[in-house]
Amino acid sequence: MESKRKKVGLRQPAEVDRWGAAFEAQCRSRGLRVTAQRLAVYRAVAADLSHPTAESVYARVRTQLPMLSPATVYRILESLQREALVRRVSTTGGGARFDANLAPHQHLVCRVCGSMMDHFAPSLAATPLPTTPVQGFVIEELDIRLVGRCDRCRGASAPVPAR
Amino acid sequence: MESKRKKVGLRQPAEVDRWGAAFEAQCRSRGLRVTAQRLAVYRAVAADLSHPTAESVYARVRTQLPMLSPATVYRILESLQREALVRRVSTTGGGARFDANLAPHQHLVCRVCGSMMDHFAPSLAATPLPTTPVQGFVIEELDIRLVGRCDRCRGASAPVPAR
DNA sequence: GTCAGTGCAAATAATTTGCAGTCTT
DNA sequence: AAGACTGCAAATTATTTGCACTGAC
Repeated sequence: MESKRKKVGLRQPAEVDRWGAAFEAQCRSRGLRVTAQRLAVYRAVAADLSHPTAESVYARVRTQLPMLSPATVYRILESLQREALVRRVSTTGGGARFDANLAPHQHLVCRVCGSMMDHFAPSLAATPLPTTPVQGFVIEELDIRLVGRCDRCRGASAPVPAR
Repeated sequence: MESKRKKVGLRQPAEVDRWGAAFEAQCRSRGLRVTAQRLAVYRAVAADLSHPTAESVYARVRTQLPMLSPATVYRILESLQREALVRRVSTTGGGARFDANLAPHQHLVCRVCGSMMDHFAPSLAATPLPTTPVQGFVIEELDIRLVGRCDRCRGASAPVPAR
């Protein structure tokens, strides 16, 4: 029974629909045009809990829009990022990864296989942002990665790839 | 008087010397060969407080070792990283960046110009790592970025580049 | 002497850009 | 109709790899 496999790492379709609708509304209210490509790219990011790279977003959207070009995906991702409709998550090397979840949260990152998953640590989420405007720096947001090893990479000897 | 300019973002030479010596000792004790290239690359990372990219390490080392090839820099950085003698720091896109400071600390990241600087927040540094082995995940280290705007980018309208 | 480490050039990835045509508003 | 958005192809940027040679131990 492999039927459930594909479901791992996917957000509930109903929720993706809701997010997609909100996305459309946001675009219109900001004067951004809602094209099939934009919506599909946004939904692809929103649907994928694994924090996809531009590459994998492209692969996924392509199944619905075969004409789509990589350049368009990059352009859309950049514009969505600029509008704060998706967020670019931090990584150590490897391609950029994206996240449609705008709520403050952290990421569990496996240093062996590079997989990322969302994590909500009350203690960390509640961390006081506006500590002290240190060194002339205005802190606006906290980006926290919890680096370690996932279930399957527990015994891996080589912590090489990082990500 | 521009003489002090170059000093900005550089670690004290004396300290770099100390770090370099420790590095050499570490290499030998682990059976890694100490070549001029390796030492120079390590020292370049250690000297640069701005968390240089492979590219800028290359540029810097090249002034001393003109024969050096980019491939070698990448190979050395990868091996140092594998040996945990330098750390690859997380970024959102753009090239990989490195840090020779292995002590737990955070990074202040300017979302406009991309500059990074070290930061030590007692409260964050003391964050309890081994919270709960969530979701089969073993957390080994905390990677925290404090994203905002640096002194000079305070008034910048376009938070585009990220990094 | 041995083999990790290096230079060089070519191969891959990852991302961006110019330009002409298309589709949302 | 206006111009934001897209496709395509070419250009950049970032990083890796194959191979023969050299230098650290």
